[in-house]
Amino acid sequence: MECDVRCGESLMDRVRRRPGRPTGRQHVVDRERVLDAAERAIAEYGAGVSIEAIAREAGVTKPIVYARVGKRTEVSDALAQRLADRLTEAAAAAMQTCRPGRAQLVALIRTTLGTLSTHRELFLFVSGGASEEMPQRTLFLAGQSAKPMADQIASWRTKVGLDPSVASAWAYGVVGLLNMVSLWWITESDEQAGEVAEQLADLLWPGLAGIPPERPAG
Amino acid sequence: MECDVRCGESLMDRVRRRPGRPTGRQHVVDRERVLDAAERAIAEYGAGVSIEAIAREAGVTKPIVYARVGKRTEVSDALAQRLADRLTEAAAAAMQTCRPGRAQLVALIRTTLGTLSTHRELFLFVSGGASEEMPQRTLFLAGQSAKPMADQIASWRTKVGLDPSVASAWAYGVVGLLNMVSLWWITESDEQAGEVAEQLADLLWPGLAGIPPERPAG
DNA sequence: GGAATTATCTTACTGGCGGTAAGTACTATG
DNA sequence: CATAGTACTTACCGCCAGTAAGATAATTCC
Repeated sequence: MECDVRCGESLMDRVRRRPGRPTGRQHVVDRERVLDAAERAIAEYGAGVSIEAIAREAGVTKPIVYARVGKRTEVSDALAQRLADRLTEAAAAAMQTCRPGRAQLVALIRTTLGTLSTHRELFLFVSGGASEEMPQRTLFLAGQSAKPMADQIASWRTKVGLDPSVASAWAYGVVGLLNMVSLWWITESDEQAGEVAEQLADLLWPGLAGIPPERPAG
Repeated sequence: MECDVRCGESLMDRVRRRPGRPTGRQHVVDRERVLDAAERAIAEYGAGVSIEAIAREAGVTKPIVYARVGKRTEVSDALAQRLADRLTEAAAAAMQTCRPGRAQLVALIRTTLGTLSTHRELFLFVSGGASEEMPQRTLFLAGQSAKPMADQIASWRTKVGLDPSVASAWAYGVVGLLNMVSLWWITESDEQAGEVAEQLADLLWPGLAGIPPERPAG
């Protein structure tokens, strides 16, 4: 547990150092381990898990969770960041195996479905939590995925001579679509992930690919 | 403390009241009035409002809320139903003013944006609430909007000779897209609702309209 | 070695809220 | 008038987020 003990004794520390127990590096459980434990506890007890259960899972007591991570919303934010990172990483890896185009979109959707269904309760823990600042938190999480996507959409549309100002709305829309479809698919649907991904690609790809819309005025 | 003077009865507080039915006239507070009060309280205090605050707003006490409506999740479900009804009603009315086709989609999106921004806190109250049955509840709300939409999509695609099995995934996807875009637009965007609606129609309409997808195998 | 000092962790508490039980007044029926 | 049933209240329980205060460990100074 006690990670590398005897913090890096530098010589100048010996020279002039305030008395007392040295700070840092002796935590029995560091921030990352608390968050790991939080994920395990959420997987076991569901999204309504108590902070105390998280602390028990980590092998420590409640105040440690508050010291390492913060209050419940901060735990949720930290886990949201982790989940967003995992999503983008998995999506990028999956898309790299495809030729550009519709196949990449299918890979993105299927990977998202898979990742979120793997981390079902974590997803729900992060999405839940009713409080005043809920909108900010949800948008923060969504933005983690949406902002890179928006950049990609904008640059591509610029390249092919289409209006890039749709990028933000499209990106947030796609993220929301993926969220809701994941929830539905995890909970109710018995179709294969691949089939759902194909269906959604049928919905999104024509628009994303830039089929010229029959818009009355520019 | 008697913030509520609706029944002017004074003089009854000779001493500390003991529990029991109050003297004087009853004022009837039925289920609908409790829900009305819940909406007002949510608008005032935000999504994290307490049941007691809802009861105060209704001019009654907590057990009445439980007797008329039920526990917190049931209040949330009832309000979700109301919100979903309002959404479908407003959308249907708006779409009726347009010719079928893309214009109807734009009307649907713009109306949804407007309705959800009007009932912002209610939307958040309904969406929030971390508990075990969160997925069921969110899906219930989403399904209220998604199921009719799915029927419409399925019947239309059948009519034009396309595969109707995409309907559920598409409907939940569109609902999720609208949710997330509404949140983003309400919170961060300074564009006009009409412009965002046009942008999203550019994304969705080609697919919805049935542009034949370049799919490898059936 | 022992006192002083600082870091770290635990026990124990507070406050608030969801939910319920017990108690009291009003009303219908004999 | 008596009795039963209903409609409301106050008062409480249990749980949990978040915190304060006390105990223990690691190190320096004497």
